[in-house]
Amino acid sequence: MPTSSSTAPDHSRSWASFLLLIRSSPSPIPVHAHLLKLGLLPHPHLRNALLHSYAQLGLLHQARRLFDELSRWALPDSNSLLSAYFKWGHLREARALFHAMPRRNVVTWTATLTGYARTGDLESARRCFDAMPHRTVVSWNAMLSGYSQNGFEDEALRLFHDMVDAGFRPNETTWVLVISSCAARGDPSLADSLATLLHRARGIDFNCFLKTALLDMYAKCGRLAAARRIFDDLGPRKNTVTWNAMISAYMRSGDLASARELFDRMLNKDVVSWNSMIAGYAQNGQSAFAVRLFKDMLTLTGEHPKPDEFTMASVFSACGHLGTLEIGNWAVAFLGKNQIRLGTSGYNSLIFMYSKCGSIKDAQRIFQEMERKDAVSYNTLISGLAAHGRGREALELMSKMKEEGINPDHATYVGILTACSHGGLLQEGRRLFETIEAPSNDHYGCMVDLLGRAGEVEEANRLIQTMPMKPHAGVYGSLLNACRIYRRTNLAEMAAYGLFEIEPNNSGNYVLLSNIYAQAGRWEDVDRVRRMMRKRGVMKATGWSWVEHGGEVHKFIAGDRSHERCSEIYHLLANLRRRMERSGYVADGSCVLRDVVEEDREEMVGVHSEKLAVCFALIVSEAGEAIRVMKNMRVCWDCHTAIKAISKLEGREIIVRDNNRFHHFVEGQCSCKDYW
DNA sequence: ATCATGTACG
Repeated sequence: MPTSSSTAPDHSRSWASFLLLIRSSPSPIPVHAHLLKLGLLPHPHLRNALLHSYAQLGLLHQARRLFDELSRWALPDSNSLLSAYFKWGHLREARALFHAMPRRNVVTWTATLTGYARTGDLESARRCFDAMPHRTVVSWNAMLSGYSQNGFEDEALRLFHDMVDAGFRPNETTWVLVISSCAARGDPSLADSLATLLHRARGIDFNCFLKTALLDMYAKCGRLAAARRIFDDLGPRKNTVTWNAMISAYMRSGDLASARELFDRMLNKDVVSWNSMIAGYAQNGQSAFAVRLFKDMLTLTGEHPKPDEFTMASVFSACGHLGTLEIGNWAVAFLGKNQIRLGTSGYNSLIFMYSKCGSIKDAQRIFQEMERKDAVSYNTLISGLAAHGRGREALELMSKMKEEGINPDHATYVGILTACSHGGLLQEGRRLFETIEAPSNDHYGCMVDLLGRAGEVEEANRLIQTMPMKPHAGVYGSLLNACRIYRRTNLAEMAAYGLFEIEPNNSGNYVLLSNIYAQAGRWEDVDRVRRMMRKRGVMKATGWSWVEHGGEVHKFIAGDRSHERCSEIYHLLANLRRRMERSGYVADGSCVLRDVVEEDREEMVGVHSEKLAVCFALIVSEAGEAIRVMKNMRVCWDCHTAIKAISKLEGREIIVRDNNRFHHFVEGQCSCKDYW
C-alpha cells in the first residue's frame, strides 16, 4: 500500500476528493489509470463520475466499458450513458439501453424525451412524455423546450396551459421557455397576457435570465420601448445575453445607430455580439459595414472571440450583395484555414454569394456538394439561375426539389416565376402561377412582370384588377416597366400614378415615367414630371457601377473624373468608341435621362458609369480573364449595345450584374433574354 | 432556461 508518494495518494483519502479530481480534470484518462492502479475503480460513485466524463466527451466506447464492468459491483446509473448516446446521435444504442434498463426513473424518461426532442423527433418525444409514469416540473420543461426550440410555439403554449391545469407550478425555466415561444409568435397581445400571468404568479425570482427573455419577447413583439426599459432597469445585473438581445432588437427594427452605440459601449463582447452586428448590417442593406466589422473582429480582438459559422454566413451574404468575389473568396479561405464547419444555412449563403457574384457554376458546385439541402438551398439556387436567365434549369431544379419531398414555398414561387420571366417562359409561368394555392402580393408582382415582359401588357393589367388584395408597389412597378418596354404611354401613366401614391419618395418611379414620355417625344410631360419631383422634394438617386480589383472596390458614376486612372479610362473609352462607330455603333442618348440630370445631358452621353467601369476593368485585368462589373441600377440600352460591341472588339467575356440580373457578354452577344 | 446565420419581384 503506497504511503509516502504524493503522486500516489493512499486509500485513506476519501473518495470524495477523487470525485472532485475527476470532475475538474479536462480528460478522464489519467485519473482513470490512477484509480485503476489504486484499486479504487469498483467504487460506484467514482466509476459513475468517470463514465460521465467519458460520455460527455463523446468517448462512448470507454463509457460503455465502464458501464458493463460496473454492473458486477453495483447498479449502474445508466442515465448519463443514455443521455450521451442521444447527445452524440447514437439513437439505436440509446433505444436499446432504454429498453434493457431494469428500472427507469423520472430522469431516465426525461433524458429520453430530451434526446428525441433534440433530434427534432417531437412525436417520439411526446409519446415518451405521455407514457411517463411520473412527471416533475423538469419533465414538463423538457417537453416545453422541445416544442419551443423546434418552432412549435403553439404546442408549447398549449402544453403550458396543460401544465398549469395539471396543478404544476411553473418555475423560472418554465417561464423563460414560454416567454421565448411567445417571442417567436411576435404577437403583442399574447405577450401582454403572458406578462400579466407572470406578474400574478407567486414566488417567482425575476432573475437576469427571465428579464432577458422578457426583453426579447417585447422586442420581437414590436415593443421596443418596453424592452429598453427592462434593459435599463437591470442596471449592472445585465449579462452578455441581455446586451446582445437589446442590440439585435435595435438591428431588427432597423435602428443601426442605437445598435452600434450599445455595441461600442459593451465591454465583454462575445461571438454573438459580433454576429448580431454583422448580420444586422447585412440585413439592413449595409453590407459594406458588415464586411468592415468582420475585418475589425479579426484585427481588433486578435480573433477572440473567433468567428463561427454564423459569422461566416453573414459575411458570405454581405459579399453576395456587394458582388465582391475577391473578398468572398478570401472569406472562404479564412473558413478553411480556421476549420469552421458550415451548417446548411452557411452553405446556403455560399450559394447566394457565388450566384450574386456571377459565379453560378460555383453556386451549383456548392449545391451539389451539400449533403443536407433544405428549401432555402433550392430557393437560393433557383433565384440564382433566374438572375442568370437560365429558366429551364430553374424549372428542372424545382422538379427535383419536389422529388426530394421538399415543398416549394413562397420564395420558391417568387424565384421560379422570376426565372420564367427572365427566360421568356410564358406558358410555363402561367401554368405554375395557377398551381400556387394562395398567391401573395409578391406572386402577383412576379406574374405581372412575366406577362408584361412577354408583351401581354393587357393581360397583366387585367390580372391586377382581379387581385384579392391591394396591389403593392412591386405590382405597379412591374406594370410600369412593361409599359416602358412596349411603349404603352397611357397605361404607364395610370400605373405610375398608382405607384406615386404608394411610394411618393421613390425617385426611380418618376424617372421611369419621365423616360417613357421621352420615348414618346412628349417633352412637356417630361418637364411636368421633373417639376413634380422638385415640388415633392424627391431627389434623384444616382446610379453607380463598381469593379473589384486588388482588394479594393472601385466605384464609378456617370461622367466621373475622380478615379486615379481617369485619363487612361477616358482614353480607352474614346478609342473604343471610334472603333465601335466604325463597325456601326451609334450612341443612343435617349436613356441618358435615367442617369443624369438634364443640364449635364450632352456632356454625359456615352460616359455612363458601367462603361467607365468596363474600361477600368479592361485596363487592370489579365487577358483572357472574365470582367465583372456590378451596377446598382438597370443597365441602359446604350451601354448594353456598347458592351456587346466591346466584348467583340476586345475578345473579352464581360459579366455585368445590374440590380438583379446578369448580362453575360461574349463575342458581341449577350446571353440575357431580357426585353427592352 | 434567455441573445446571433441563409433565399425572393418592379
